[in-house]
Amino acid sequence: MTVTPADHRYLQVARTLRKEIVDGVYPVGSQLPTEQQLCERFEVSRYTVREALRRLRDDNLVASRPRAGTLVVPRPETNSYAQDVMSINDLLAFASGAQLTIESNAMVVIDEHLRERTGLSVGTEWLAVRGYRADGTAAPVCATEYYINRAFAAVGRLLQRHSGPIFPLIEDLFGVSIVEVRQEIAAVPVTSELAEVLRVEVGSAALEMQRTYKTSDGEVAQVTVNTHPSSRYRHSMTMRRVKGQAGQ
Amino acid sequence: MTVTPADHRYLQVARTLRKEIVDGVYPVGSQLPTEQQLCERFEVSRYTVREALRRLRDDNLVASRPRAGTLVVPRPETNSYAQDVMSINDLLAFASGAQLTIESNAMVVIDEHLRERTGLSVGTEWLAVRGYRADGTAAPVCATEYYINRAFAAVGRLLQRHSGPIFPLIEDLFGVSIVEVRQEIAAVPVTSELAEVLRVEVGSAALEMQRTYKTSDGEVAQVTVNTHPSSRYRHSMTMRRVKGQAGQ
DNA sequence: GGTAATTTGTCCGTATGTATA
DNA sequence: ATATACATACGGACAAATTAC
Repeated sequence: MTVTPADHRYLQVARTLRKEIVDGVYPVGSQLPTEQQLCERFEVSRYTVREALRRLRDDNLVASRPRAGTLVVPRPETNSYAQDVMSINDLLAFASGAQLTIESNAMVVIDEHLRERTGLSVGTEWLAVRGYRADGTAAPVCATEYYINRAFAAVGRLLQRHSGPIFPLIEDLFGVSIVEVRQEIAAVPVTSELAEVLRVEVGSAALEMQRTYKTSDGEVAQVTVNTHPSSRYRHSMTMRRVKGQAGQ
Repeated sequence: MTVTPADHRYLQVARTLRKEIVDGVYPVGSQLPTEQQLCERFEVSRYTVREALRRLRDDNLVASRPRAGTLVVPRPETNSYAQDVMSINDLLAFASGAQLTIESNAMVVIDEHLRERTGLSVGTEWLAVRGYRADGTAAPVCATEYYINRAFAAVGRLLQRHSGPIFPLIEDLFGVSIVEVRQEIAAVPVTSELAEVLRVEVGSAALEMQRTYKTSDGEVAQVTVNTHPSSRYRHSMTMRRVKGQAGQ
């Protein structure tokens, strides 16, 4: 079936007016016809016209004031896309189902190779937890590496039993608050060590996701590196622009 | 009788229902009385009840579905990890520098292969623009495919001269508003066609980013597929938790 | 699995309130 | 103060979607 919701009179009216506004029939600052006139022109009731205008107002195309009419407002600056909302749960969704199996758990000192992989400073000491996440009997969903600030290293003992994201654990245990998450995603060829764990061919494509969690002090609490075989994972997320925020 | 000016009936109804919801009279998951019942209880018309419910829906307190009634929805997240803000510019940052070179530009009908690649419905018609982005004389940064809703296909002629993201162009030209962006990222082996364009080996790892842009009508305005050779790209973004947004 | 009933969604016409040029 | 245009409000009707039988 045609997915076009072109039915509904008020959507048709809204679409027509929208087009006329951008075509310059009603330039910025000008006044749209009155609701009564729009009723006559489109041969619809005032309810329908108002419902159409409501859409245009929701999109910040026009503004209405009693007696002054409905005015075409200038489009907010192109760079004001600043307020968009996404759920951090999207970011973490993958972690919910699969269970973490820990293969090693030890303090490490960052060398040049690990600096490249984590962005942490050479010579600093971190709790490294390495393992994989699997979903039942199938091959692992991803290989996982945690690098945890030594100040919070006590969480290491809780990881075996824990499923899901780690940073709420740190927040609860130490009373700190994670205020910033930086994520980097890259496509990489699978190294020989990981190929064995993930049961894929060496050199095949994999998705490497590195996340850095910062506290309100600006300190790095944790760095996570997940490596997903290409065939078993797609990372997805949705952002929604918050409405009624653009003006001003 | 000095009645308070902003004492509109629908606001009174909305206020009352809102209080009852947070007081637990209508717990999460339960169904509100039908609009007819609310009309009787408050002795107002259905218009007034619907206007009140619209406010509650705007606040994400309830959701309405035909026949199912109006349900009290769970708060976004009890633990307040739900409201995080990022800039859509982060999402698009990569596109700013490199210049797009267009190789082809034609209407296409979605077949099974394209459905897999774009998520669009088989049989629908879209403007397909294919090319690559390069930064000076070096090898291309990424291969780019746009699939643009035929309603907005007129932007195709502007693309050659244009650099940067496309969807503001659509917003300006047609007055629609992009309210939702969905992004999927996967690691893929490079196909033979793309290997030639990108000047990398067939089968080497690449980052495939698919983005779907939806308008406030819920219609898909555009789908973009970018393929980045692994060595030339890392996708990064930062999210910051927003302050006092959880309550309500 | 098809049908009926229920509930929201859309649309109409009309009337009155309210803010403002 | 007045007229005007949007804002709120009423009542009735049918359509569409979904649940329940």
